[in-house]
Amino acid sequence: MAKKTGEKYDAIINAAVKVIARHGYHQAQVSKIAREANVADGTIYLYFENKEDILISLFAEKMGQFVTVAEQTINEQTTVEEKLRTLIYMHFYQLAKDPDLAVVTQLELRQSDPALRQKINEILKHYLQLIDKLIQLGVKEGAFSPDIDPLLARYMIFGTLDESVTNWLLKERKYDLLSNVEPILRLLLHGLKSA
Amino acid sequence: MAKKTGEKYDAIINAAVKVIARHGYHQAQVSKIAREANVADGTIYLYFENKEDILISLFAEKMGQFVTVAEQTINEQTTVEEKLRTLIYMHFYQLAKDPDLAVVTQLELRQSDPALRQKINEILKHYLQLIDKLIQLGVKEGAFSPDIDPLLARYMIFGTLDESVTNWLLKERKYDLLSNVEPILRLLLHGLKSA
Amino acid sequence: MAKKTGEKYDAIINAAVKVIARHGYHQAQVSKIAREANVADGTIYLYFENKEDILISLFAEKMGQFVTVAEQTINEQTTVEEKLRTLIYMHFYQLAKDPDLAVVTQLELRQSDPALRQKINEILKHYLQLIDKLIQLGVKEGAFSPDIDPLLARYMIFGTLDESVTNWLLKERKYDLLSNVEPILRLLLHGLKSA
Amino acid sequence: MAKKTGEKYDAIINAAVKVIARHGYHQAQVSKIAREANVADGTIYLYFENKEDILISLFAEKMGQFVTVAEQTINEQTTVEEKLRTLIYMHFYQLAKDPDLAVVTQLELRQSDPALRQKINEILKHYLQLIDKLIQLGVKEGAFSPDIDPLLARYMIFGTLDESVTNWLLKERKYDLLSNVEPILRLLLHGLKSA
DNA sequence: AATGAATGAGCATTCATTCAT
DNA sequence: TATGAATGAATGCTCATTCAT
Repeated sequence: MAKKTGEKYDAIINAAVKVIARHGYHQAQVSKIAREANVADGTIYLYFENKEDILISLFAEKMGQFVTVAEQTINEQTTVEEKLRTLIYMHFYQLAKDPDLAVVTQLELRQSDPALRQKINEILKHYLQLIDKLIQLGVKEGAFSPDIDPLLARYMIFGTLDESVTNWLLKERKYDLLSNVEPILRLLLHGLKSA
Repeated sequence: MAKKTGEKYDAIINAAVKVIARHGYHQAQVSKIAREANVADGTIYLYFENKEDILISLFAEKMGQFVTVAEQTINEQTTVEEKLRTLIYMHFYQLAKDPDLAVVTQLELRQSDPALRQKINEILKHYLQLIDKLIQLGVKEGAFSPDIDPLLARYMIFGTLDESVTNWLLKERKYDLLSNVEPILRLLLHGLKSA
Repeated sequence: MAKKTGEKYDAIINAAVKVIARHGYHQAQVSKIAREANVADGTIYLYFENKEDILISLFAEKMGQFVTVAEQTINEQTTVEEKLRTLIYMHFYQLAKDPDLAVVTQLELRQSDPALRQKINEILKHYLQLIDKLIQLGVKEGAFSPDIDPLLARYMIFGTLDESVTNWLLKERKYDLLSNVEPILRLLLHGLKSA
Repeated sequence: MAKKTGEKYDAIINAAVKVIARHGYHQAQVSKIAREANVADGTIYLYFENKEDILISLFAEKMGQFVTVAEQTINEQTTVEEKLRTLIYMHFYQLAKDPDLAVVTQLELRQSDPALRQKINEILKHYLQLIDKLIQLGVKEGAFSPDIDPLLARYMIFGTLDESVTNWLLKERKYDLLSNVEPILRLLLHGLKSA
């Protein structure tokens, strides 16, 4: 029923990002999003099933683009190390270049209902699979230790990146997130231990 | 005004944990918590300023115990490696032994308002400082590389543990979280790289 | 402004009957009627002033046919008793042969606004006048008692028929409505009293 | 959950009757009823599950009283004819003495959803059974013809009374409804036929 | 100290109608 | 004639907090 394309579809999603980033998840009323998108309240429902659908679509669209671009760029790299560097870089770059989106996906959307969280996790899976493939390749090619548990390795990579971005946001983006790419790459590759 | 001690104070906090774990953050009404604690709705407000205060107090009480016990046990260890192992163990152990609390702090409380999140972060700081001290010691004693950025190292440690616990919960605690202590210790110490 | 004739005019009215019978008065949106009639929403407003006008026109058209046919058939009868039998028969027959229309006029349209009810009553008046003329004739010819109050007699006739049809519909048309013609004729003529 | 007794329970029901009678079914918002009852909107929901529950309770309470009083008074009569006279009288009297209630039950509540109609019909059943028992008795005692179909007889009695009250209301109560008791009794007993 | 009845602000969604094409 | 995308007003219900008892 809801026509999920078109100029206004995009306008509404971008308005939602803006409103949520500016006013917070719990103050992002449909009417506020509509006003920001320069459409009537009712127009929202020509493009989205309901409010939750706006948020899911928002996440799906943005995360979809994210994963697509990240995957392409990673595939262009030859060595596993280079691929991991690219993953970290893309992860940080995509969020650093759109701070509103960063706030929305990293902080605000995490306040949502379990039902919405569930759907967001479904979308996030594609990104996690990207990491899983990278780990698999690293082990296969001998770049990563065969002893590592691939799932735990993924927890470490994603957990580290996620925690880094969250803290960067909580510290109000006072430093350049991208400057962390190399040190975090080293940490993930070599761990804490001194040589 | 609010008398933050007494039998009923504890009863209300424990009731809150139970209710939130069972019904979720957004279905944890004050009246439900009061009923679970066997007190009248109004009585809640003799012990807590408002609903947010219940949640903050809950987190403060439980996290306070957590940090105290963790710190003590870590201090009993001699080597840095042993201390890190203990940190991971305590982190996992404390949440594994009280699944209701784990669900509340790890999943449900993260749906709360930014204002509450802020205060929770304040409380969390004590735990993060525990990690920071450990890293500092590791570098000082030569166990950890002098090149690591201490803050990023903390992001890695906390992010990895946090992501591990969250996934364990989302997978409905189908495996033994404690079996992950050693592999995660190895990951954090040596990273992904093959020897 | 509204052009109240033409192929589409009829199509929209018949679509309205179908949609209301199938989905109920409160679920009979203009867009649903338009879809059923294979026209665009906006086209409706080329033939009808507004939604209420569809319903009034529906009732007027169908009731108009009803009264015309009933009047003709009654006029063909010679005795007053035969005329009353025919009235009952036509009333039941017309509704029994078109169950959708029966549901719409007998049940669904009664949920409408007082404003609409008022206009429906105006249309219904032609039918009630038919009954009134019958009573008048009966009294004049000596078939009916000169003591009866003509208005109350009409209430009895119409009320009995109406209640009969409504109950037949509420009992999901599980019996033959026409089998009630004779017993109801006897009731109306002789009342409850034993001979 | 809803506490269906008490001073405010009655106040809300009476306020609902007043508001619906004055403004019509579709303009009887919960907030309007609350204001009329001198309680807060939220208080409504301490006594009723939801808006529909107000209307059902209204009908149940008033109809319950109606049936109880009618039944008692009818039982005090000895002959069947006297009982029928009493039924008609009580039916008219109860509605004539409370015109607001008459408008609500006779006109406004009939605009309600099928779901609500259904529940109203359940309540109405008790009244219809009262009529059924009267007919049964009449036939058994020989006062009514053994040839009448008891169900159709009920349709006639109720249909006639209902149609009479409705028309009296639509004619804005310009005449005394009770003056119709005797003529309608005669109609129901002897029918239209001249002696 | 404890109670619990009462309060009232706040918001997603539907759908009849319009009008530019 | 015909279309259908866009409009925007209107409302039932929840629940944290208070305060008279």
